[in-house]
Amino acid sequence: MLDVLRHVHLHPQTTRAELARDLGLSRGSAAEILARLRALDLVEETAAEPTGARGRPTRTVRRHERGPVVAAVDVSYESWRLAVAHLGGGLEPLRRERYGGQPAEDVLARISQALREARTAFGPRLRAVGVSMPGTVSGGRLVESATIGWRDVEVAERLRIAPVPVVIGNDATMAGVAEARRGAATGADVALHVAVEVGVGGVVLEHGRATTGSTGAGGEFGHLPFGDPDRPCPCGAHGCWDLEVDGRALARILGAPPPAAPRSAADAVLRRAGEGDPAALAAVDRVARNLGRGIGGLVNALDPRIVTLSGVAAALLDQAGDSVRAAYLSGLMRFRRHDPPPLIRAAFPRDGSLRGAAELAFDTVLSEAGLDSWRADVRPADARPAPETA
Amino acid sequence: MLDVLRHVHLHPQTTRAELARDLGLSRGSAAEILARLRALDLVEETAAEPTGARGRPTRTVRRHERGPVVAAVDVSYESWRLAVAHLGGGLEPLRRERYGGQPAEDVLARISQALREARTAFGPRLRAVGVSMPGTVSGGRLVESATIGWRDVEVAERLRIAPVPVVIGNDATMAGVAEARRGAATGADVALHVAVEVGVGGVVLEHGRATTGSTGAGGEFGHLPFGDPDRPCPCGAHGCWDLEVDGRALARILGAPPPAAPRSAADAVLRRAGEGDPAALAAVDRVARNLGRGIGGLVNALDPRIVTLSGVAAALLDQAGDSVRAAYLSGLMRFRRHDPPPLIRAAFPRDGSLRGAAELAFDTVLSEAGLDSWRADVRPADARPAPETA
DNA sequence: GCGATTATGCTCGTGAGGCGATCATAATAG
DNA sequence: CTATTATGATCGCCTCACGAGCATAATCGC
Repeated sequence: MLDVLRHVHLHPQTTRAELARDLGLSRGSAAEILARLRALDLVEETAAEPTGARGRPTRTVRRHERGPVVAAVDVSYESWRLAVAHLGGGLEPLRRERYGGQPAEDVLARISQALREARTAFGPRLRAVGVSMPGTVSGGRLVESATIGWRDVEVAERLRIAPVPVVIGNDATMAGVAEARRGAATGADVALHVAVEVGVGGVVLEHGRATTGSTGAGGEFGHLPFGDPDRPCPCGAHGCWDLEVDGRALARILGAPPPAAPRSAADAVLRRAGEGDPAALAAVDRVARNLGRGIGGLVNALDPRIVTLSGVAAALLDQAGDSVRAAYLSGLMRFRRHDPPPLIRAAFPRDGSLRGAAELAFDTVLSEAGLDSWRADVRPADARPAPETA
Repeated sequence: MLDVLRHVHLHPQTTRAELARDLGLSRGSAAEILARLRALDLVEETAAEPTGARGRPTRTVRRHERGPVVAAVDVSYESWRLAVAHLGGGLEPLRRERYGGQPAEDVLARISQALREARTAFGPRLRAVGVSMPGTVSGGRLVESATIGWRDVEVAERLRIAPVPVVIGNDATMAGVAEARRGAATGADVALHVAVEVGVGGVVLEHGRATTGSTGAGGEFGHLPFGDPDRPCPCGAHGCWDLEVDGRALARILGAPPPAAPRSAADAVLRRAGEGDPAALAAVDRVARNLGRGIGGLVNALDPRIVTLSGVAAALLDQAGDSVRAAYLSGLMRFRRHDPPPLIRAAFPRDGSLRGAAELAFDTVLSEAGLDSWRADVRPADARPAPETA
C-alpha cells in the first residue's frame, strides 16, 4: 500500500496498469489497494485518454483533490519562501519575503506566521513541514551559517505548528534530494551533489535517500582539509576546501578584500571573466581547478555514479568546464579515469532546496506512521470542507 | 521470520522470551516462528539454565548444529586465511597460508582449492563466500592494491565455487562492518572506521550497513587531496592523504628511502619512538597530526557518532594520542568540539576483515532469497548426514 | 510439602494483505 | 459484427502475525 502510494508520488502521471507492472502487483492486489487509497482520499482514478492501443483502456491514477499536503520553507540569503507541495511533488508557491539583516528570531516569527496561515487554509490536510536552511544543521538546530550569519538557532521547534512533524536540513542536502529523486540524478544508485554558494555543501544520496550522518550535519564537504593548513576558516578549522572554491577564494586570488556577499562577488568575477578580463580568467581557472580536484577526491572516497553541481560550481562548469574536468580527472584514482562519474549541472538550480524540503517532508507522510495518522484524521468520513486555496 | 533469525545471528546467546521482547513479538508469533526455524534446521531450542527468577523458565535459542555456514577469506600482506562462520558469528579457522611473492593467479588457485575443500566438508550447508582484499575493490574486481601489488584481478568470479554468492570487499570496509556490528561501534547509528596499513582505508556504516558507493569502491578516504599537490600518489592523483599518514610518510620525514613494506616500516619507527628516539618521535608526532587533522575533516563531512581506528592509526592513537586528538579537535568545525565523536581503538585489530567478510556473506543468507534457497535445499527433510568438521 | 504467584509456552480463532484464477468489460483489428 | 487483446472486478486461498485463553514450570511464603 505504501509502495503504491510512493510510486504515485514519484510518478504522478501513471496509470493503474503501469503501476501494477512496475511494482509487480497482480491486478487483484492493485484493484484492492487503489480502492483503499481512494477511500482514504489519497488518490483519484479516472478513465485514461485513449491511447489507440488494443484492449480495455486502463485508468489513470492521480493525487486526490483534497489529499495531504506539506509545507516547504526555503531560507536563503536575504529572503525566504514558503510553498505547499501535493502528492506527486507539485509545488504551489504561497509566499516570499525579503528580510535583509533582521535577527533570526524576527525572521522565524514571520515564517511561523506564514505557516500558521497555511495551516488555517489547508487544515488537517497539512501533514508536515520541511525547512531548508543555508548553513550547517545538526539535531534540528542551525548551528552555523556563513551565508546569513545566524548561529545556534533552534529552528525546528520554533517552526512547529500544530502537531505535524518538522524536518529541517541543509540547503545543499535538500537540493541533492531533489536532484536524486526528480532531477539530474534520477535513478542513480549513489549520487553526489555538490553545491557552492558560500563555501561548499553537498550530500551523498543512496537511492534518493540522503546520508546525513548521525546528527544531520553530514555533507559538509567544504570542511575537509585541502589547502594551506595555516589559513583559518570561520568554522574554526584551517585550510578548509571551502576557502578555495567560492567568492572568497576568487577575491583573495585577485587581491581584493574578503567580500561581504561571497556569492554575488563570485558572480561578478565570473561575469568579468566571461567578458575576457585576464585577471578574472586566471582566478576563475584556479578556483575551477580547486573545485575539480576536490570533487575528484570526493569521488575517490564516496564512489558515486554521478555528480550534480549547483551554484558557483555549476557556473564554473559552464565557464571553465575544461579546467574543472581536467583537475577532476587528474584527481581521480587511475582506475576510475576510463569511465569517470559524469559532472552534471543540477536540474533545479533555483528551487532545488525548496523541492527537496518538500520531498523530505512528504517522506514522513508516506510512512507507516504518517499513513496511520492520516487514516485517523480521515476515518470520520464526514464531509470535511477543507477549504482549498482560493 | 527474517527479523528473528537476524536477531539470533546478532545475539547468539539469547532466550525466547528476550527475543520476543526485543522484537516486540507476541509469544504466539515467537512460538510459531521458532517452530518454523527449528523445522528448517536453522535454530535449536533447549531449556535455559535456571536463573533463580520466578515464573516458568524460558528456553534458550541457539544456532542449529547443522545450520548454514559461510566461508570467509581474508587476503592480507603475504598470507591469507580461510575460516567458516556459523549463525551467530562464531569463526572456525580452517586454513592459513603464506604466499610471499607468488602471482595473483596462483594464490587465487590455492584459495579456490581450499574453498572447494570446505564445500566438500560442509556440503550444501555452505551458503556464501565473503572475501576481504587489501586494496581497492570495484565491481567484484580488485582494481589496485598498494599492499600486495596486484592490479585489476577478477577475484569474485575466480573464487566462485558452486552456485553460492561471493561477496568481495576492501579489508578496511570489512573490518568496519565487524566493528559496527559486533565491535567497538556496536549500536552506533553512524560509525566511521579508519584503517591505516599501507595508506588509509575506511568506511562509513549506517546501522551496520556499509556505504560502499555505486561500485563498492567507497571508503578510499586516503585518496582525498590533503597535502602537497605536487607529490604524486601511486593511485595516479597527487597529494593524497594516503601519503601523509603511513610508513611511507614516516620514512620520508626521517629522510629514509621509500620502504618496500610500509606497514612493517611504520611499526619499526613506532618502536624506535617508543624507545625514545627523538627523530622517530618527531616523525610520529607529525604523522599523528596528519592523521588527526584528516579524521577531523572526515568527521566534518560525514558526521559519524563514533570513529574506530585500526592498524597504524590505532598504534598512533596509543603512542601519540595527544597529538592525534589535538589535531583532530582543531580540525573539527567549532560546533562539534564540545562533544566530538570519540576516537576508539578497533575491537578486532587482528581478524576484523575476516569477521566482516563473514558478516557480509551471512547477509546474503539472512535475506529473503537466501532463506528461500535454504528452504529449497532442506525441504526434502531426509536425513542428510552433512559431515560435521571432525 | 503445598498452594499462591509469576512468567512463560502452546493452541486456536481472527484479520490483514497479497496472489491467481475466472469472469466481465471496453477498446481495436479485420 | 466478430475476434482479439488488455484490463478491471470478484472470489477463494494462502501466509503471517496478533492476542486471548489455557497449560506449564519455576519460586515464594507458610
